[in-house]
Amino acid sequence: MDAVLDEAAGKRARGLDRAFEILDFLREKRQALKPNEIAAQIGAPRSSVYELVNLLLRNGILEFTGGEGRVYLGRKLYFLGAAYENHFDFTRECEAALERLADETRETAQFCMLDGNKYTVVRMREGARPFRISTDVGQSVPIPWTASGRVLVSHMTDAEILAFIPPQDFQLPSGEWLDPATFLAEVRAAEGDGHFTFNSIVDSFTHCFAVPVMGDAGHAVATLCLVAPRADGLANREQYLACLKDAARRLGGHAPAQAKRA
Amino acid sequence: MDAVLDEAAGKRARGLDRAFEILDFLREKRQALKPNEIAAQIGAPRSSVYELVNLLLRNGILEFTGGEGRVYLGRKLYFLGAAYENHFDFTRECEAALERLADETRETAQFCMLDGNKYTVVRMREGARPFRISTDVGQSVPIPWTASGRVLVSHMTDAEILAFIPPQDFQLPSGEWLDPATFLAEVRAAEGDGHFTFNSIVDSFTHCFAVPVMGDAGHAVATLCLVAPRADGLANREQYLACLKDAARRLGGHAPAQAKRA
DNA sequence: ATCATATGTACATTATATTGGACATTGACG
DNA sequence: CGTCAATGTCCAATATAATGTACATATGAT
Repeated sequence: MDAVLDEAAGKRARGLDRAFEILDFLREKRQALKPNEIAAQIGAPRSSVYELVNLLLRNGILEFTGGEGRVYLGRKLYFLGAAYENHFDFTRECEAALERLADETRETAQFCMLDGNKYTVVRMREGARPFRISTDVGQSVPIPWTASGRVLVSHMTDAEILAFIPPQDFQLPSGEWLDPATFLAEVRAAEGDGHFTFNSIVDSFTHCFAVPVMGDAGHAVATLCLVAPRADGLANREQYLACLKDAARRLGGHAPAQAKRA
Repeated sequence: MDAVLDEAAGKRARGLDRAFEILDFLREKRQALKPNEIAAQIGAPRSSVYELVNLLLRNGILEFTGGEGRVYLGRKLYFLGAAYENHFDFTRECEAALERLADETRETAQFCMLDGNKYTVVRMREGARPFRISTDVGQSVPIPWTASGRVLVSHMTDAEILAFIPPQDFQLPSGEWLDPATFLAEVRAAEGDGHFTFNSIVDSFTHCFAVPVMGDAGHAVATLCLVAPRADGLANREQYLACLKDAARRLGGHAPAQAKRA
């Protein structure tokens, strides 16, 4: 995550940071790995990784699976995640919103959030004519690659945004570099309009729509998106935007559930 | 968790263990707390807790919520938990199994697992006549209090079981102490029968049924349960058990999804 | 047989993380 | 006003965690 190049070289890493680096890495890989492989691939000392993996195994944060001593994310993480989901109870309404969006538009609908300084699809509802969607649920994607990315950072200042997004994330999958100034202009447009749409820069045949879901703090905590074939998206642009904004308004209407007093 | 009384006194705690102790504590409380409150309630040094909380906040493992500097489990945990759920893809089939059980029996059906050395309800489907269920989804409960508890530890030896379950967990909610020998006998009965049923010892009006869901390793990784009014449960005992075993067989039939090779 | 690679374990060293305690701030309450 | 409790910050001391290195074993290629 924030460890692409860890600070300066030569420093010792803190156990906790290393541990979550391991967890994030396993999530990204989406498969069980041997401690040795983890160490090699994240560039951490083997002895440290073995130590941490054993600690995490003892805590149920990691589990042996896949044989050969391979480890993957553990049950405890599921329980903790379920507690989060239960507290900020967005899932049920979110599913309903996606369902309705998919019904009304027949397009693929997504609910997206930031994961640290990346963009990620939290939930997705396939449209009527499913095509190969470029990003799967749970994958971390550079913010500048997506329409939602513009919306999700629009509450920050330009300086904050540039400090927040890793510079290398402005390199698009095609290899081209997106000018940060262009990106910032699009962010400001999204802020003003309350939505952002563009022809996807990840693939060459879709048009993407993103609108903010407002949270307590008065800025976007998530987005609702549609991914449509280009012709289709352009033809129905106004209808699609209206559907999205309506759905987002309902989702964001009430505060994301304060802690229920015991 | 394993920190009810931390090893010997006078030792320093490892940051990682302390961190997960904080996470588990927040999950148990199911509400946002101030760092100061956390420190006081888990009996950890305030300076350590502040340090760790800040680290966890920076990683997205904790989040500010509820105002006044209170923190609760963070979005990152949701993402990690979702990755676990996705990998061991039990959710969809689990929901279906509970749905069918509830349809066939009209009773409350649960899917339960161990969380460390406690029992927890992972998913629940309310029955036709909902009554006050004593344990909510996600709450940690002593293993000896539940029918599922007998099933979930039945692959261990007697010695392993006694080492595994915290001694104080043999004290029932009524205050009475359950004789470990009695418990072990019930575990062995459960092992032989492939199920366990009893009048709940948590309340005085339900009868509980538990059957194992078998995993790769050849032992129970979870249970399917029914919670019925006592008269009802006794009257339909055989039918309920048949339903449960059928559902559990389908769930456990195939291995819990090896890692998909990349 | 010999070498190279992948994997896991053991241990001493030292950089540093955990901790206790001092300090500052706030609000409640008499 | 003074006092007490709750809360957050800062810092030095030292127990220890992260690391490098050596070692052990297995596997496969040459």
